[in-house]
Amino acid sequence: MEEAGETVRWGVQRRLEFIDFRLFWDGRFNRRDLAETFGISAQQASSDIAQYTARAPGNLVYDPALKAYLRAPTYEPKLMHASAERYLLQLVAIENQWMRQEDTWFDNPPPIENVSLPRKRTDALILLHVLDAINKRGQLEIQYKSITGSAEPRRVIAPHALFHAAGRWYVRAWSTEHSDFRDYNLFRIDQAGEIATTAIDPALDFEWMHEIDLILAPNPALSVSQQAALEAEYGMTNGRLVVTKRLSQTFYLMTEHNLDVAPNTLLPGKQQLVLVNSDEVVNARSTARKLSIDALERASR
Amino acid sequence: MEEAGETVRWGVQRRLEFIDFRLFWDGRFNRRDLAETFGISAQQASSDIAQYTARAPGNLVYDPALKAYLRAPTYEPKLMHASAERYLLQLVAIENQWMRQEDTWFDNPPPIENVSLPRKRTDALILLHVLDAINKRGQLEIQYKSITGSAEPRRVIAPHALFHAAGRWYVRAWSTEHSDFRDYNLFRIDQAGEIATTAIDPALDFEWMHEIDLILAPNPALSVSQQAALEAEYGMTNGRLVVTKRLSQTFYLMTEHNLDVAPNTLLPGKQQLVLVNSDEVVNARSTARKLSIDALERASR
DNA sequence: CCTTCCCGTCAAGAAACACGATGGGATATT
DNA sequence: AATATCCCATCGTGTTTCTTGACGGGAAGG
Repeated sequence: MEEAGETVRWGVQRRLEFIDFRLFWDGRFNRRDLAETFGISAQQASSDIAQYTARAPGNLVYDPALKAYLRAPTYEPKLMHASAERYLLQLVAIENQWMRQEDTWFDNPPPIENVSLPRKRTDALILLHVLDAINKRGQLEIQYKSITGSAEPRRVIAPHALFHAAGRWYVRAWSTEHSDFRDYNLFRIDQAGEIATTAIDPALDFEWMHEIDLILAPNPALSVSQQAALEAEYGMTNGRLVVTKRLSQTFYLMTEHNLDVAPNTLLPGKQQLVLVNSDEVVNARSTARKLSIDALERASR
Repeated sequence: MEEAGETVRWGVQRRLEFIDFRLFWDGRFNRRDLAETFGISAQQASSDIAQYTARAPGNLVYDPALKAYLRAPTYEPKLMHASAERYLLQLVAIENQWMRQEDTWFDNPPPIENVSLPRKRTDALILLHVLDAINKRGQLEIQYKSITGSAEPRRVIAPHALFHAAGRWYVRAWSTEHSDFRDYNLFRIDQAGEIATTAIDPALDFEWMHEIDLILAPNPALSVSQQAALEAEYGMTNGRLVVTKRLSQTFYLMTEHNLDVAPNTLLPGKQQLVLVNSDEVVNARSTARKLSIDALERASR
């Protein structure tokens, strides 16, 4: 993206990107917008706009009536990587108050709605402790709200990875109490203590280390056209989508898409995809579990 | 956050935030990191570090052996808003290639996994056309992969809002063909044409404009401790969570959490929440639909 | 021992930026 | 119609920031 010969300072580059951002998404911007978001003088903003115009002559037009620069019909982005996903992601982040609007380049964000249940915010310090433990390969004590109903909330875990499934964040960790590798919901960790050294090797986490191909297909109970729409949405080839996942993660994917429900229990609309090699996946998971237990026994001997 | 007296340029402020970011999440950074990410000289980086140290004396320590600045035990963030959600969001964005790592301040991102099915990327230009139509209150022609199986992919819609549900993005729009307000999956729109004026008033979209309280509770079939964990996760009071949603959006929330499945059909673990006022919600939705059709008839007369 | 790679600082020049002033064009107010 | 206001652009001058170059110290590695 950067011109080899052109050597522009970081701040100037950001301002030119800002112009591109506003032109692309809003179709208009002001000299004042530029000056205020970056805390520069109006004169400097003028000079930046001149520099942008020199680089991308056909991109903007000044409309004296609207007192704003407008996106020209011949506009094409030059200094920005326009990503719809990133744009939408930022909108959600603002909506959920994960980011402040000042941290973004939005003028007035478009009307969006987030249809999900409000979750408790994660304490950054807890996430930090978990990350530190992962990086240092250590273990730490946590207060955990278990769903299995253990009365004692204190656990000592040695985490080795984070993962994101169905809108929730989990920590993959060795559990000292259970002598086993388990998943911990990040939002259920209330406190995290200091980090100590651990002797557990993450390579022993068979269900994590081993991967398997999930073969997915549109639910045959759906109409032909519905199946075709799903094939397009997920980019299937020959009506099949193959995704490679870690064994321990297959559970979440199956839960999220109701792949673990017997056929004809739910309406086809609620079970849009089916798992072709369901038996293979379930078997592999239980086999890996047995192997893991055996290996851990050998390691502890 | 900004000191009233201190007047620091925008670029300098970003660099000080960068130091705070790295100290908080990584616990370490280099003069080189600073110089390279912002394209400044080593001398300038030194001066920035000195300025940061002057502002937050107890935050960092230089370790000559590691050749890096480390987070001091007395560290506390001064120039950054540490948000776990934002941090995790950026990680997902990098993982999904929605952002480039150069656009963030990560050194080496921690090992994370994203357990979801790959979706087709949205074309930024299509989103742009939809946004333009919303802003200008106009209508546009789209190519749509319908799941209901219409052979003709061309539609003329007048969108008035975007929303996000269960990992997908939808456009709420008036459909000229159906003379009705409908939801369009953003990822199924293949092409978007020019924008023309429309005569439809979004206020006639009753199912969108009217909101209703959904009363949610943990599935009573779950154990007491499991119910307690859910109450904590969703921040319930007296075992109830009340969320206000637009009528047309209740469908997605009910689908996502299997609230629209009859009791005892699924295992309790797959139906963690139940909708207490399910009848009310379903009735309200169909009533609003009738009202909307009547109102549209009156408006077109 | 020498090399390399960190770090820090001093000095001089270039670039970026702010401030003050001047002027043009469009819209609203009187 | 005249005035005020709010956009914009540009020129000149002074200040701040940043770069370039030079010099020196400390730790690790061949």
